[in-house]
Amino acid sequence: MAGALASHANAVLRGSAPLNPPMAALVPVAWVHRAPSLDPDQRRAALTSVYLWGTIPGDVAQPGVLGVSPCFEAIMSNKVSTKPPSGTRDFLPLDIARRQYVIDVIREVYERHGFVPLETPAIENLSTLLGKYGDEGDQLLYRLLHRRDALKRAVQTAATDGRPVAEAELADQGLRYDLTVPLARVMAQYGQLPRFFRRYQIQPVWRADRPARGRFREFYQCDVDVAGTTSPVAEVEVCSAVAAVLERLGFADFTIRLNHRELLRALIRAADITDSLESKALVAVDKLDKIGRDGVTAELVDRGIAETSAARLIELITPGDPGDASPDSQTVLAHLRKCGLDESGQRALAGLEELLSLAAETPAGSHLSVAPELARGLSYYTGPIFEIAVPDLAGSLGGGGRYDGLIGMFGRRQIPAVGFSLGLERILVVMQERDMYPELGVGAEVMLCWLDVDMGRALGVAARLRGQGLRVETFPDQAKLGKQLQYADTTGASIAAILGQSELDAGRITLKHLAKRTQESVAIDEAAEAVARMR
RNA sequence: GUGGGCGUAGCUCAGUCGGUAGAGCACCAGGUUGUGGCCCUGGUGGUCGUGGGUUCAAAUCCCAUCGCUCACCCCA
Repeated sequence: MAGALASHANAVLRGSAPLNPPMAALVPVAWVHRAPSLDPDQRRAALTSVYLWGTIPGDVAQPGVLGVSPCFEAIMSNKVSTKPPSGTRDFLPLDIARRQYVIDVIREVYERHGFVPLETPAIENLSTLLGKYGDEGDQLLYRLLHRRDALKRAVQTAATDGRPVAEAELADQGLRYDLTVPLARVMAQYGQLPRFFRRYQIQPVWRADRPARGRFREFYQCDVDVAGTTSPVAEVEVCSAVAAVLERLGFADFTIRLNHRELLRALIRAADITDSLESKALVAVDKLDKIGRDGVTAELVDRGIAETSAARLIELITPGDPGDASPDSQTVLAHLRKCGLDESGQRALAGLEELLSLAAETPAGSHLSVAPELARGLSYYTGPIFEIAVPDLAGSLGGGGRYDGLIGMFGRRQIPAVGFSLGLERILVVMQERDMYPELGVGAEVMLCWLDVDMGRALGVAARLRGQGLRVETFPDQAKLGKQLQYADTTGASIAAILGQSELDAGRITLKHLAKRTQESVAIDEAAEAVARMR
């Protein structure tokens, strides 16, 4: 529409098309003024018709006055982008079919593990969200600007004080950043939940991050968490659940990398790195698989860590042989035992050993692998941490860990918890690349093509077919049969049900298999069986 | 936030001494009235991302701006 109008508008302004209302009415006022080909009378006519056009808002210029409503200009100039905002996506029917397939598997496996569903609002109070994800995370929170009076008040208060408005004054709500913090809020809020609360939650989260491959600003997480216990049973069960999901989806080559926050801290202490540099050291160490030992050493030094400490830390987190890229867990554990860790480090190490042995007979067992360099960005983890890796994806398919302090941050009671989060989009990206989807049908199976019958009778037959459990689309127009069949093909319907007067008179319908090009006439009330037979 | 690449039809792209836009696919209509995916003919659809500059003349040259994208950063 806008294109045609703009094209006509151009022709008008060039003088090669007549200036007729109402088309001319859609020529923006500014264009009319600029148009060299218009004489004063034409100009006045154009502006008058702009004025008379019914949908023009009040702020459009009066005749003879230069100015254009912003929305008006936007329509005319095709400036309205129809793409979804950067980092977000529309899910078209086939996309939904794939997502739903994966979500169905996740839900079923989670429920089989005894997890119960939870949904929480997209919007949370900033007081709930801030301070849980570290400084980087806080930066990535989407904030909701105050509305109306609250916004005016904030701006005015600052103006009265003669200072610029601070970010914190402009918003007190934001979009959730993950599903773990909302769960923690729910745990703190509701006392009547089961003592061991196992919940799953599949919902979108939002991060004001720079989008990249497999990385979005709006994406789905599929979380399982166990709250209310420090028992390693909780760790094993969440790992088992995600491992079972991935196996059911057809992944065979994933590893669940396993580490422990306290072990990491102990290693950093053992390398003589001060607490203030701990987080910087973690970020560098986490890149081991990407940039290698030398790369990490360089980065550690770059971040202000003494060369001797950097070298020592590398030694601690990488067992003996530098050529061995992925040593097995027992080798790693044996190496760590010899590192002279302090008491807390020893405890963490023992915890990891216990986890490995407890998980042995679960789906997670064969996939767990100790990775002393694994750090993970979120600051709320306190114990074991996990991350899922597959060979052909730079990022991870999911991650999680124990967060015994998070729920207590809401100031009610301390409740220990552990959780695991699968990243839906990452899974979809890999499944797409590896062509792991089964046949997924979208839309109707039967296209009702009708010819010389009354439209109402056609709709009636469609209803009867649907009553038999068939998925039926009715062709909307009177059209040649060939057109109808051609359209049926494009929708993915496998069978055309052809209804003409002769069929209707006999209470029958002609079913045509579009791919096999075979057809048969059946009683309308027996169509479902016939369709099943033809499939 | 830092650096590189790209913005022409719904999609994939051509258009490279500046001369007011093309192809393929897709879509629509025909090739006579209830049987399609091939073929043939015709058609719809583009302020060449946006704004400014140079020029008689800009998709093409210059500047700015926006958008997309890759790497870094960080993460699911």
